[in-house]
Parts: sequence; structure tokens; C-alpha cells
Amino acid sequence: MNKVLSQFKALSDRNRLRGVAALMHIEELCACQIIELLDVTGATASRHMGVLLQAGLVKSRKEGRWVYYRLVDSSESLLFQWLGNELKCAVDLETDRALLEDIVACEPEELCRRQRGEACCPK
Amino acid sequence: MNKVLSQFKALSDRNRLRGVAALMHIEELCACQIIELLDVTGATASRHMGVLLQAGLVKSRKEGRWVYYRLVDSSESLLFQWLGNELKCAVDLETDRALLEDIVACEPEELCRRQRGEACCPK
DNA sequence: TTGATAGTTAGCTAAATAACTAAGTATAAG
DNA sequence: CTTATACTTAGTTATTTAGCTAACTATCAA
Repeated sequence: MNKVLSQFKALSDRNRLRGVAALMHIEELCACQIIELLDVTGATASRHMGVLLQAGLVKSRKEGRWVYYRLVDSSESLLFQWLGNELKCAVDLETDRALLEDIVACEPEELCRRQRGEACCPK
Repeated sequence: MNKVLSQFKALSDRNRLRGVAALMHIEELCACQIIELLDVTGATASRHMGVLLQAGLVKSRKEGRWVYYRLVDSSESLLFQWLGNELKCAVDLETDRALLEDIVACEPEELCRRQRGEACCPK
């Protein structure tokens, strides 16, 4: 039951759940995109994604300096089906969904530039 | 997403998950049976069941001095289906399942007698 | 090779939480 | 009415954890 427990623990944090919800919409997100979405430091985002990785809910791939995350293959499981249904109508995720649109409109490079204070793409 | 979050939080504690797992086997359990299963004080068991109640995962009914718990009606949901599947093979729940058999073999009255130190039913 | 950048790890602090004991509430029994 | 009993609530303590800053690693560019 340790695996199940670690998965519930991973999903029982608001920011991590927001990250998972985002990945149910966008398929793949760069670390810097998650930082932008959650509005936390890179360190915090990294640790959150680490928890999701450890729990086996998310996988990552590294491409140059960038790390990309997506849901694991078993994300068709009943758990994710249930979660998708529950979150479908979540009012408090609407701002996230809008924010996500802006975020994916940016290339990671531009986003990172923005994050270190240099003016960049729309919004 | 607050409801989902509270459900994940409720399920992300080992003792609460053990309680839910037990209720997936037995249908209805008295508070004193849960105390016995988890081997915690009454206060602790009560608070745990309170969390599960608040999260809408469990319901309770009072009968005289006894309080009985069972899963909510929607326990056929995909979440519980998934959970049932995951826990089916959980090795570390086997002792719980054996313990449960002993526990339900006792009437609550006998069990409570045992809990306050008086000798009682088998085991 | 040197410097910049994306992300992770380490160390710290503040907040959340699980456990206990003790006090309180509600029901049954004498 | 009084006492015992089943459970809950309040208050305390110890552990866990989410957040930050700072230091570190790895990759890219000049």
C-alpha cells in the first residue's frame, strides 16, 4: 500500500495537483513553464515535480538545459479518469487554464528570459 | 478542486487508508472496531474518521452509544474502483485482513470490554 | 576555457498534522 | 438521579512538509 499512499500524498498538495491538472491538458510542459504556472521558485517547482516523479505519476526527459515533464503512460488508469472528471468543472482551475494558454504561447526560451526579468513575449 | 484535494489528503494517511480499506471489505464498522484495528486511542480514531467524513468518503450513523461507519454510496466511483484494484494485492494489508476477521467475530460490546482491560472473546 | 543559464540539492524556517492525555457530551444502566 | 461508558473536542508536543535562499551540477555559448 506504500505506492498508493505515496501517490495520494503526491496528489494532496494544491500546487502539485495544479501541475498534474495542467499536464492532463497540455501533454508536456517544461520546468520553466511549471514555475510560471505555479508562481514559485525553481527550487520549489523542482521539488514538487520530484515528488510526482517518485510517486510514479509523472515522467521526465532532459533535452539540453531543459527538462520536460508529462504524465506516465498509465495515465489512462481509473485514477486519472476519475480525476479528470472531478477537475473538469473545477472553477478554481479556470485561471490556470487561461494562464496555461499564455504560457504555451511562449517558447521556453522566451519564458525563461521573462523569468529573469527581461521583457518578453505578450502579457 | 478543494473537494478533490481534501479527499486526497484524507486518503494520504496510512491509518485512514487502512480504515477505508477495511470498509471496502466489511461494509460497516463500529468506532471501537476501528480503534482495535488501528491500535490507536479512541480520540485518534475519532479524529481520523472525522477527516474521512469531512472529505465525503465515509458516512456514519449513531445507534445508542455506538457509532458505525461505512463508505458513502458513491463508493462505486472510479476512484474506489481504482483503489480496490491497487490494494487487492497489498501485502502489508494482509495482517489487517486477518485482524479484521477476529474483530468482526467480536460483538462491539465484547470488544469494548476487551479494550478497557477486561478479558473477553477469543484471541 | 570562461561565463551564463536551467534545473537540482542542501539547509533553514514556518505552518500543518498525527499522536497523546484530559476534559466534555450523550446515552444507557442501576 | 448517579454512575459508567462510547465517542468527541481541546490542548499539547513531536514530526512532517512547503516555501525560501544559497550553493551545486550540467549544458550551452562566446
